[in-house]
Amino acid sequence: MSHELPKAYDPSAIEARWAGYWVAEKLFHVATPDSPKNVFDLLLPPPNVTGRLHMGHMLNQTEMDIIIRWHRMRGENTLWLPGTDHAGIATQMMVERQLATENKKRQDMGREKFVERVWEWKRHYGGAILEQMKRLGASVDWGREYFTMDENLSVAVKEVFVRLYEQGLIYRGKYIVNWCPRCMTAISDLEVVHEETQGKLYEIRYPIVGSKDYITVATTRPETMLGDTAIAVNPKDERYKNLIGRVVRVPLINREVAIIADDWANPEFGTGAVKVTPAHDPNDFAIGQRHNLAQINIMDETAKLNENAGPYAGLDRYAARKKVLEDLEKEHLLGHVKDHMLSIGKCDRCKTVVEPRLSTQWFVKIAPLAKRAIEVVDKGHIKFTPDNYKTIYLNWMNNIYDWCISRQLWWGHRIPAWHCSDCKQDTVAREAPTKCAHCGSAKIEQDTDVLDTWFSSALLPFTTFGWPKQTKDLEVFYPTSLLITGFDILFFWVARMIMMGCWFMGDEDKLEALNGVQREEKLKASVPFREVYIHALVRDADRQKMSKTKGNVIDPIEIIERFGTDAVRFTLASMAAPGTDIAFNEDRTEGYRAFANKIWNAARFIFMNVDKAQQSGAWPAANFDPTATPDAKTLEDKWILSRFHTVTQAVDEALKSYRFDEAANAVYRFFWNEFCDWYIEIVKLRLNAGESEPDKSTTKAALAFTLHIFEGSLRLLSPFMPFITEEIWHAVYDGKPPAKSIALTRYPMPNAKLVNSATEAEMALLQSFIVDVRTIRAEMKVENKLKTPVEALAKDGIRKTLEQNLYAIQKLANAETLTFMEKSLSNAPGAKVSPNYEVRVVYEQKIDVAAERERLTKELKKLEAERDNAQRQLANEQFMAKAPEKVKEGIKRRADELAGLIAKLQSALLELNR
RNA sequence: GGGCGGUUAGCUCAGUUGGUUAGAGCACCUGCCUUACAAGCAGGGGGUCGUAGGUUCGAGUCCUACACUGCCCA
Repeated sequence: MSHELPKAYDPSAIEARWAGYWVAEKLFHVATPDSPKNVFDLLLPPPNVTGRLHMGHMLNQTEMDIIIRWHRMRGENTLWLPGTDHAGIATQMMVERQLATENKKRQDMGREKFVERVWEWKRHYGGAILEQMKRLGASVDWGREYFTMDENLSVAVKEVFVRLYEQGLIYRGKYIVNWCPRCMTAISDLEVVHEETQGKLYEIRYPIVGSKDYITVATTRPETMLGDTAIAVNPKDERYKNLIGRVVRVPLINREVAIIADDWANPEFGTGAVKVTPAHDPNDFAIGQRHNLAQINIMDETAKLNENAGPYAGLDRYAARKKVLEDLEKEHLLGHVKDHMLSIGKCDRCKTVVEPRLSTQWFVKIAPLAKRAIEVVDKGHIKFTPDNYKTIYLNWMNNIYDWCISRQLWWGHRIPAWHCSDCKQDTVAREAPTKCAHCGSAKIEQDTDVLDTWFSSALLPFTTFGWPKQTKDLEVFYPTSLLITGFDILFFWVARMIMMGCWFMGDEDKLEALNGVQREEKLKASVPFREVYIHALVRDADRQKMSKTKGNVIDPIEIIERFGTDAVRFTLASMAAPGTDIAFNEDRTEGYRAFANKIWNAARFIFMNVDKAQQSGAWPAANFDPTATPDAKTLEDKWILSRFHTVTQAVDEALKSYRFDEAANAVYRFFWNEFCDWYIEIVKLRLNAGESEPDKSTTKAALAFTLHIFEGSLRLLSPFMPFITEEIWHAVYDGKPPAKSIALTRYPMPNAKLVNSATEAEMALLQSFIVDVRTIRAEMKVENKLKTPVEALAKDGIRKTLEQNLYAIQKLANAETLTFMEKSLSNAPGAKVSPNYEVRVVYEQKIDVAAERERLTKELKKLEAERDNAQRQLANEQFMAKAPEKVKEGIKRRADELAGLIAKLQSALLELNR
């Protein structure tokens, strides 16, 4: 990379090149270190193989990459482990859809062929999202990439299943589960999304056998009455007390069922009497268990009614509802029908209304796992940021139900259980058995179900490092340092990793046998990650959730192509305040593209001067090391050095607490508003001095200093904007960089010794003096090119600063001369007073008296209000008695200042009005 | 129904343990092509911090209630 940079910054010209270089050079590959000391590692939440990069990924990965690059540059052994998830349902749906275009169905192909087809699909398309990731500059270790269905990970999944089964923590049974009639599989509670929907509440009369009376029940799903096996009333409900034990006839199918007493029936809701359908409602299922009721399943796996529904068999559930209502109407058994808001459960994947269904499934007995997962978070062994997620997590974990882990799919980890058709028992084993472990029969067949995808992803923090083998990787990389993820998978993934990690890396069921100290240490080391940082959602500019149906989805790749990856990364980082959603606004990105351009042009300016100095012999500098701090001689040198270290410190602190926004803003303001706007502008004069100066030392010193700060700024910026900083950093070294990448250099470390508040205050004074002159000139409408004489009144110390930096005032404030006066200037036209000095621009043009009066009056009013406030406080005895000395002194000093300023302004106004 | 947030400039958001004059970006107005950058430079206007109480010498910040609003869980 030479010093020749094109005039305007063009991200598309550099980003692809560096992204390719980082991957090809294996720059972010980490060999397994000898010890876990000084290791920082992070698991990429594996995207689905079917996935396409969206803004959520980009936010997630930008944050991870910033943290990872920062740690790497701090000299730690830094591993960011990438991989993809096989995503059971999603992938199977994708391939089924592909088959549909060929008029094929998976059922026609058979399981084996279908699975082979999915693998083929995965080989073709499964890497797309990782390719997109590469454009983001994600500095992952591609050499360690995994897929959740890899052989070694599958072995680990089996191992976990078998152990949990042996420990009695996995069981199989017939229960009510959430069933998706479209996916034709059971799904877990978490995969059901509840939606408020306007529905109806129907009252149905059930004739009481042996009487002319009816009992009226209320229901939102009348078709399920075909499976009713009881009517329940609350035992305390006086209205129904004498009916308990009576028998009613279920209309339409004429089944006789009993009226039972159960607390579940809520006297306040509907009629107070409820129908009980144990095979089609989880609460009714529980009632059924308590009262030993029959379970009549009236639907098949597609939610069509089956033979148990008599004349309704074959109808879809909604057609059946319509028909049932019509028939009830005919028999005059339908009572009031009213609107009713209800919460409907839908399949997270395909949005089909979920049907509670009685079926045989595998479950994880969750309580023992949850107990430990609660303990580690309670004790702070895992730290949440923002910390309110700790409450949310614990709340959920304390109210957790058993986890249904079996799925009636073909794509996924097949359950390692074999059913015996002779003794009906299950054999659960690591390797396929040849005979039943219970009766020895050879008539065994493997369970056809696969495991919930989240079951295998819950294990990743240890399985990716080689578990169940005791590998070196496992020893040094587990627990991982940090997890960065979105709140949407807090329960799906984060919570389950904690449960599984703490169990399997914490001696499983043997932990409690350890003594107190040992147990505590083991527990502490069992966590899958020490910290969790949870980020919010990326929304559109109007704060709307992005969705395909709304058509407001922002495609990161498209936005990257328009503004460059660095600008988009910086946008996300600068808006990533913990706990709040990000309303992604393109205007911001445009602004950060401008920032990148600013960096680019600063580089061009500096390189131009380096080249010029080389030609004039002022800059031999063959072995110049910009990372070595040169001596600061001038105010601006000392100041920018102090600011650099202040900002470095601020960035360090911000990143430690995941304040990506603060870190990004601090470095942005430093580079643009301080380094470019002030330092470079002032130093320009010194850079040009070489021509007239025999030994050219001024130019050399200025250049050395400028390069030092600039190079440091590039390193400071590089985790946020890896591409442009890489490009320019190589150019700084004129193609002979000391490392293969800026990412492999050290991050700037704050040096408190170089921070000097006196210098910063002195510079602030100089800046305010220059700004005042500019303001007066603007107000007096002095033409830009015209240099004007400036007069000032100031005390010795301040006068000295102004005198010593005369060249800056002349250049930056367009001052022709600076003359120090002995008398107050406040009554003269074009003057401005401040606590530290008075300044006046000498300009002969007629002043706009009205405008000037308005300005002075406004200023005066503001100061008077402030003075009144200060005086009120100083007159307040309570305040004087209780406020800290520091605050009181501050107000007193300010009151004095104000008095002086007000007097001067009043006098100036008088003068103006004369 | 249970839980967790949010409400600060036209917009999007900062504001650390309560302390002197509440900040940024974008947008807006004015003037500048000052040879690094018009994707730029300089200057400027704009906020009674959701409402009502309370604690305090002092509240954007702490407490209570209310209003509006977002999300999670059932």
